[in-house]
Amino acid sequence: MDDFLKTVAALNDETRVLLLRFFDEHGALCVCDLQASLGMIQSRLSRHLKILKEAGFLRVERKGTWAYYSIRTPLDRFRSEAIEEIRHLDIMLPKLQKPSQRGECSL
Amino acid sequence: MDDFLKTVAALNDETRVLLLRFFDEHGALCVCDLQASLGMIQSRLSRHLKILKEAGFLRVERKGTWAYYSIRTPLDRFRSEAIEEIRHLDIMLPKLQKPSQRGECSL
DNA sequence: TTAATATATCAATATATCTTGATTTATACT
DNA sequence: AGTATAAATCAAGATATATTGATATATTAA
Repeated sequence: MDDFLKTVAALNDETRVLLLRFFDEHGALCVCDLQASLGMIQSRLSRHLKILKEAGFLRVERKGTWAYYSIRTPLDRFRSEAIEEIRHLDIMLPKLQKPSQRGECSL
Repeated sequence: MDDFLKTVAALNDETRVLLLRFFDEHGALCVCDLQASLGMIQSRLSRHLKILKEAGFLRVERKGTWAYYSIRTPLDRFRSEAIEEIRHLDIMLPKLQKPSQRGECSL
């Protein structure tokens, strides 16, 4: 029950649904690129990324000071269905920005 | 997005997960039988049943003063997967009681 | 119409969650 | 060591959600 509720709780937030959709669309991204793309402050993103990670949706790979988050694979059935459902939602996706690739990543 | 968040929000509560599991197991039940079976007060049940209904999981059929709730059919894919997931959770289900069938349904 | 019963809604309180800005931690570079 | 950058955590305030007891609504029966 706890695992299920944690999974569902992670989905129960507009910001996190947008994040999942954004990862589904663009693959691995660092926090700094998410800030630039989504126009959200770092502490907010960090919080939501942690919740998604601990709910089993995301994984992290560290490269230097950067933390690259991406959708975990393989996902179990229910989480996959959730991602699939989110993929078909009518969401306005902001344009992807990758300042990290140009050394322009300042908070 | 709104419909998805409403669906997910409905799943994000231990009481409502238990209710879905109980309906999945026993079919249509009136509020009064739920009170007796689950040991919850009426206003609490009424609130959660409303949330589950408005999230598309339940339907209601009135018979006199009784309101019989049951899992809606057909369910769309994501909601079906949610029910399926809940079906496999390790939940201690209280014993079913049907005082309504014996005229013993007093609050 | 009146009373009785089942359910729905309301008001108040308690608990949880989200957002922001400040601080801390971790890594890389000189 | 000292500095700089990316990310994580913390503290405070704001918003949302759950619980309870009281009240309102709706249907049935006398």
